[in-house]
Amino acid sequence: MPELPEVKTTVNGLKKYLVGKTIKKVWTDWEKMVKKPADFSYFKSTIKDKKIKDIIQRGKNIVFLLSNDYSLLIHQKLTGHLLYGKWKEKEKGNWVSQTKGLMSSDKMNSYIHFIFFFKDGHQMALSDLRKFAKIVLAKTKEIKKDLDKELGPGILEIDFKEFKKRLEQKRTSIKKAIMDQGVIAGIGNIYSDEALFRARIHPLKKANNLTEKELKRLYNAAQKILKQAIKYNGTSVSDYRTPKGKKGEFSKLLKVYGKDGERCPQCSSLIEKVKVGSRTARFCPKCQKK
DNA sequence: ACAATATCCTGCGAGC
DNA sequence: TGCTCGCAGGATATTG
Repeated sequence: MPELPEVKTTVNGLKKYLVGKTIKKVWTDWEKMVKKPADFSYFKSTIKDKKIKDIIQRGKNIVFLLSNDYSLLIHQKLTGHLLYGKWKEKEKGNWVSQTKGLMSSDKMNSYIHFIFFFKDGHQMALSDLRKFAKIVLAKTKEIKKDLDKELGPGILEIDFKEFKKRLEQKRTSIKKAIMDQGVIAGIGNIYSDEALFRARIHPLKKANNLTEKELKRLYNAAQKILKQAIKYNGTSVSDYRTPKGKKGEFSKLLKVYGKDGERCPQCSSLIEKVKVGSRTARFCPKCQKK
């Protein structure tokens, strides 16, 4: 999954196709993705005949606003992605795409674990190799309340002042702090590495030890990179696809993420990796000093 | 407030 | 060739 640029690409795509459509039924071979309501048959009956009024992005979450004050929340986690098209069940649980452009040969089709069927015959599929994706159906008010409680403001919605205020009080590493969705929403492992590289900040530097100048560089780098990545339809390391099944093109512009052992484009030093909490950070030891 | 660890899953590439 | 190990765009719960 998708971090903010991938989620945004997904939401923008889906909006074009799905707003106004009415859900007829759902299919799944992995009910566990639905965290709420606990009873899956209640989920099915509640979602039936609901119309999609709008689709919004909040951090890395996708929220489908439905009729009757209900909302459907989908978080794609690591390998989930939403596709729009039509599929046919060839054998049990084996869905083959009938849509031009959405190649039936794409192996992501074999990881479809959820399909929403609409009254007009179109479908939205959730492909998710690792089955970590989360689906929640609840009253819109409740969903919004929960999101507001869990998430900080979106990285593209805050000014430098707010950015600084939120980070300068964090005593953890800067990488962890900007990836913490409760501090700022939207940044994950790829874009934190890329933003820190462009701002020339070591991932393990304590957030509250950054100078005003460093914070400013980081803010600017994050804004720039994320906007650029949205234009490129996100990054496809392996799994991510746009709703039409295309790969994100920002992969070409990555400078450090996944590049350990390669040369820094700035100074030719070898890119290194280091553990930051449970994640791996890639950085240039010469350009990004602690 | 923060760190460390396990957990939810499957596939892939490295190294032996 | 085939095995085992570690790792992968995320987040949460638990324990210290």
